Amino acid sequence: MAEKPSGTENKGPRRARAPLQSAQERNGEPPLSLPRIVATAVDLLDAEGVDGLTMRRLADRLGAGAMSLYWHVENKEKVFDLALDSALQYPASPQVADTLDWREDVVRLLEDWRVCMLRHPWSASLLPRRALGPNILGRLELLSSTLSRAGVADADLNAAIWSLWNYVIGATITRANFDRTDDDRTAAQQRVTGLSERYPTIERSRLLLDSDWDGTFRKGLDFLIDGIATKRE
Amino acid sequence: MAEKPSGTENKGPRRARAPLQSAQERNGEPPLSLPRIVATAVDLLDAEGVDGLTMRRLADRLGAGAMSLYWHVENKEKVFDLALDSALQYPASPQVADTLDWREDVVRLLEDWRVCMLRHPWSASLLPRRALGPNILGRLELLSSTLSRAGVADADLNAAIWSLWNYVIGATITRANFDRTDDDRTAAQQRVTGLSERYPTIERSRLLLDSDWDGTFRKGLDFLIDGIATKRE
DNA sequence: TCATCAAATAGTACGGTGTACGAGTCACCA
DNA sequence: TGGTGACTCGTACACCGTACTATTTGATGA
Repeated sequence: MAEKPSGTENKGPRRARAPLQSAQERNGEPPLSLPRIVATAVDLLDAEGVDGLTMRRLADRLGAGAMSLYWHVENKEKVFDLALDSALQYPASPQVADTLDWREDVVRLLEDWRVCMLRHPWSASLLPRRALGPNILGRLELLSSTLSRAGVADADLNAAIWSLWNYVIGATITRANFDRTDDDRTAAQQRVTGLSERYPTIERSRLLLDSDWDGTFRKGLDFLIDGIATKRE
Repeated sequence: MAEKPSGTENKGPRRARAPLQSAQERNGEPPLSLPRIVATAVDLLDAEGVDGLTMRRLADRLGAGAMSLYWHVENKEKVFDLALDSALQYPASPQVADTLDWREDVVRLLEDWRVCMLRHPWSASLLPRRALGPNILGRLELLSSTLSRAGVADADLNAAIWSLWNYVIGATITRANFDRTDDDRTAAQQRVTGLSERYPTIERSRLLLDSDWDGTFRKGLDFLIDGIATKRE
């Protein structure tokens, strides 16, 4: 009985690759492999959203049969885990934060994180309910060490980390899911306006019309960092 | 052709109710109605989670055929919308916040919000991607007016509201979805420990072992409110 | 060269899903 | 009495994840 490579590092098919190096583009079908599956899953998720990822469609894109995926992957769940962590890879160097200004470091760290998740709008909602992969842990580690070096008291460190995490997650999920177009926003705000005088403050501040997501994100982040800054020792 | 009552207020079945007032408990089947559907959906979601809500199961619980639901409700999506807003009702008076201390008001407001969502752990993840119902808007309005009365500058008001929203949403989603049991947490932290020295800070701070969710939530909220407080005029 | 064998691929099938469609049932009114 | 419109529901369809089984394939040892 063949043994699944699940749990261990997948060593890939042992089939003889065409000696012509990497460019066997349209040479029949390139073989199924975990990296290829994950990359294709990310593409599919980007293109079709969370509901668009089905094992059959994924297999189709890979030119394979649906059940073949299960040789490389335990579950559909596992595909989500792997795609998520893959989408959250650092684009470049993992050692970004090392300026003199720790505030600026934290901001850059989290803005990059957010941008990265917004590039894959399905990722933010998935993140809190999936296992923490190495890339996600890496970002958390970087955040932790930056705060620690900045002098955040040990007693406050975890609270600071989690609060920043919570903020970024919440902001990004909200951003990625809320009504995207101007029309949607106007409609929402008009619903509030029309629905009577039950929401005067929301109406006055035009809360639902606010479209400066980036600026609002930055402002809120500043609030939070300001609060954390007062707790340094 | 019969016309669906969708979009308008559902006035309920016009069938003659049994004259004996409200107690027709086990009198055959009580009629399907929007409120009953929504209430049952909340129950089902509480009991079985997001994936547990199925039109067929929901109908079963109501003693009805699956397709009968569609007379009262457009979609399964609509069921989610209604269940969500229903779950976020205020338990008691909608006018809670009116103490002298605005910070305390905001904390009470958001802690109540969080507790309410945690009572229905499916609700937090759903909230950002569904339409804002009246109860949700009510909570937002209360938050807005409290902050406004506290003297938060108009230029900062929306950012303050959204940052608090983001924080609560993020914290609650994380709390509701992360590994629940002590064992899970220890396993996660041990994965970090064992996985090498790539995550020294996380390991040292025992970030993933932290189980004081309530305290951490409150601390982070204090950070944020501290930051907002400095922006008052 | 060929038999062997595990790695890898794929087809079929099963029980589940949301819901379109059309056929009922029943209270009411002309 | 016959219709009308509110409401219920059985059937059917396309799609889902995946268990099970059969098949192909390439490397290896004889």
